[in-house]
Amino acid sequence: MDAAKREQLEQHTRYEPGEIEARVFAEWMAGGYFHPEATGTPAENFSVAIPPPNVTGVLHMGHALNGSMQDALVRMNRMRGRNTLWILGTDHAGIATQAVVEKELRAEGKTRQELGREAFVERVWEWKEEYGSRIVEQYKRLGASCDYERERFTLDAGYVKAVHKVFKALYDKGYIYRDNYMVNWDPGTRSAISDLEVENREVTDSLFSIDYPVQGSDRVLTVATVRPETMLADTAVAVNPEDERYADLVGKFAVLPLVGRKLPIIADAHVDPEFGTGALKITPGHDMNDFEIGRRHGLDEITVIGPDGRLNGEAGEFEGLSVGEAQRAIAARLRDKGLLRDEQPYTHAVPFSHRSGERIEPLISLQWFCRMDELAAPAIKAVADDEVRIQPEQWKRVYLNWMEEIRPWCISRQLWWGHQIPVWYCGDCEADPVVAEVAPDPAKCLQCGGVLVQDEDVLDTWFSSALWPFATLGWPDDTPELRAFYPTSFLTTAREILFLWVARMVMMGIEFPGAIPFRDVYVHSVIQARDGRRMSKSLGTGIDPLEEIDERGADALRFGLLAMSSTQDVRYSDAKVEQGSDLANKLYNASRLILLNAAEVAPAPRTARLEDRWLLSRLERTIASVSAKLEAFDFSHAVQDAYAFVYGDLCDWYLEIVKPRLYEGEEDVSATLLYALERVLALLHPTMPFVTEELWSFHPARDGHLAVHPFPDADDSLFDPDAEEEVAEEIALTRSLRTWRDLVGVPAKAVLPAVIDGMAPSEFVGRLSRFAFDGVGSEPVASVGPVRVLGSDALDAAAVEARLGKRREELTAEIERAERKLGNKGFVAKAPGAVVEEERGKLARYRAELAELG
RNA sequence: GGGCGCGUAGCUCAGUGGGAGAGCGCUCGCUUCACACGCGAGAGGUCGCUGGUUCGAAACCAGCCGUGCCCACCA
Repeated sequence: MDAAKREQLEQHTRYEPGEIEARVFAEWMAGGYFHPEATGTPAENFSVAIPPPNVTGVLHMGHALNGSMQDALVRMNRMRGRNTLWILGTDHAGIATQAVVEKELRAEGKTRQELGREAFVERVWEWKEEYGSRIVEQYKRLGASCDYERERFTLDAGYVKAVHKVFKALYDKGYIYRDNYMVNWDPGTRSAISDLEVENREVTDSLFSIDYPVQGSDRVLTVATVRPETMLADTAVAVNPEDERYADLVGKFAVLPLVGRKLPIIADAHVDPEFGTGALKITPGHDMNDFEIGRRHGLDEITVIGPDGRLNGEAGEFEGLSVGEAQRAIAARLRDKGLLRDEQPYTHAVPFSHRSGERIEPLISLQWFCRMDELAAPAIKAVADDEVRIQPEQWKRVYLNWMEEIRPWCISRQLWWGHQIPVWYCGDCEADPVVAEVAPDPAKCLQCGGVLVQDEDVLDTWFSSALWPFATLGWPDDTPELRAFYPTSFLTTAREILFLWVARMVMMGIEFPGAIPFRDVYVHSVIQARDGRRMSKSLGTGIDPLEEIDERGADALRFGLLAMSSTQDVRYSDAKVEQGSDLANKLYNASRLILLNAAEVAPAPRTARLEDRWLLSRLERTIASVSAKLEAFDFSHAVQDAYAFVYGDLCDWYLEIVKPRLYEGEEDVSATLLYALERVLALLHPTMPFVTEELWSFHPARDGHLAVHPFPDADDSLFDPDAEEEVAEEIALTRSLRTWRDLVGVPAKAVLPAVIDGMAPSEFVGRLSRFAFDGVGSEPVASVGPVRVLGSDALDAAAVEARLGKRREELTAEIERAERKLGNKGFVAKAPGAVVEEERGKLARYRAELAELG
């Protein structure tokens, strides 16, 4: 260490992350450590594809947690010498991004329609170029060791190529098709959305009972509905085929009130005879169930609600009303005519758009769909056979259940921003559409020579996201990256995108590159707000990771998030982040003590002394446990084990024990401490990269950045159970002595005279407990384990006596407990021998101590 | 309607059959020459309730109460 560095360490008594993080990150980038060559095989290499954040996004706690987990494993594997790639990029996020730019336009008093599609898309690209890299910069603040030179975007040129190839291939196989079908229509975005973008909410509506007269009879059929406004599009009334009440009416007709249309009375098993009157109005144009019943019975499909959520020309006098207005108007009209038999409050689940928050309007429209059964089959097998391992285990079943019931995926969206569907139609004739990977040139119809026009819709954003692990590596081209890094090693993710994204990547990975996209999927917990509510921008409950980094440092946030993570959801804990910053500071100060005082020796484990063997054994066990837990995605216990070692074994005990040796510049302890420090810094680097890298820069053995320094492998030749046991006993004795003197109220600095029976403990026991075992003093006045405390001025006789009485009570209670247990015949007969022996040993010790106390 | 979780110290959470743990908070004592973002010590839990299995249950089983999430086309 040169003089300047030494002075720096001497002068700063606290770790200041703010001054260090940017500089250290720049050094990593300059070193090019995050940008691997595309060499080697996927089996040798280690690679991860980051879940691509939305370009519109800013870093939130979910990203920070997920990033901390990924970076821990990525860094550990890079340090282990594997060729490691962590690829990052952003998602074009169709609806979200389009909405942001539209909002900007509105502020300027313009609309996208005024601009026209081409200019609008241009405008979105401009927005993306200007703001789209914010979140990438924010990942750097976190310390994420991504390959920032291989950044991708789900709408870049190479990605478009991949999407078109996949679309055409699935179309050619017959999986992708176009159909007039009922979809979840979102009047807010005026687009179809997929089942997964719908969320059901509990809503209290009115349940109306309406009389439908039966033609040529004085009977009426009373139907129950929460949506009387859709009756204008009714095309039948259905009853259950087993329902004897209505058996004679099947085949006859009901007359639709207000409209007068004749509705066939049909029988369908879907109808529940127990619900309401057992008669169901059928509206194939506006209800998912009715749509299917309609198709089964060949009913007409009438549409009275338009894409804007208002009634259309088919609604006659009600045209132009919103559905809510129409409902009130129609209910009033029925009431006037005496056909509204009943109206009751009714609570049920109603679909809403996850995107716009508006109520979904089921509509029949012409959309592109992808059949999923064939794609799902091998993706089910891959997970069922643990080729892709989902952890925690419970999510495997959730995945399998969903996949087994998978339904066609509506992949078209009525937006402008996204992958425009690569299908071209002739405007002049009925020729089959052209589906192609690149735009037809010339854009002429082969049949009639007319102009070909591309489908106006774009693909669901998740269609492109599904290709992420391989499209980012250059697929469909046979690139060095693809050969070196696909399949990737693992994926960590929030459970909310298990179906939306993870399942689809597995399907597409198997179908296209022909291999599962990752071996392990780790589903992490959700970090909730401090009060247990969901963290959300709209609720104002979000906590900004960047503010936390500013305040306490990236290492502190990373440690805190990993420590609070769990298999169950947890509330954000400031205390855990503080624990992280405390640990960073502790490491810093322990390093100062070691580096400023150690003799100039090469780091090496020296085992001549008991306490050194103890420390080394504890160190290697910690390395073993922390590594094993990181590999098992058990981040929380991994970092807390590391914390316990640094705070407890290393700082509270070992450093205090060896201070005299260290100040003397003794070589064994210097070599051992330098060795331990090197290994601790490396061990913690994957989770706390900044502080460890900074401290490593002061270490005499430094030969380059810690980011590419070997990760420690536990050296089991240094495991020493005897030393661990012996020192553990001495530590326990030290603690009993400290406790005793505290409870007896001895002045903190007083050194108490004592003698010790039957053992010669290490020097530190007396020093750290402030006892002098030289036998100089008066008669023994108390016993603490093997120690006889001698009378002295520092002792208060009454307090000593009180403590003695308290201890007798404790021992008596313990003896009673042990005797009761050993007196239980069942226990002695059936419990394992070792357990019984242990209990006998305790009893003997307690009795001996009590006898000693008198 | 199905499925999956959770209920342990004042708070946030660990702990899957052998005497209840951590961090924070609290109390007491320390300006001990790495760190007051520190050091030492302490107080504080009928482990939601009721039954069961077991020599032994916070843990396993059943029921109940409370709470959260996911899936679902009974109007």
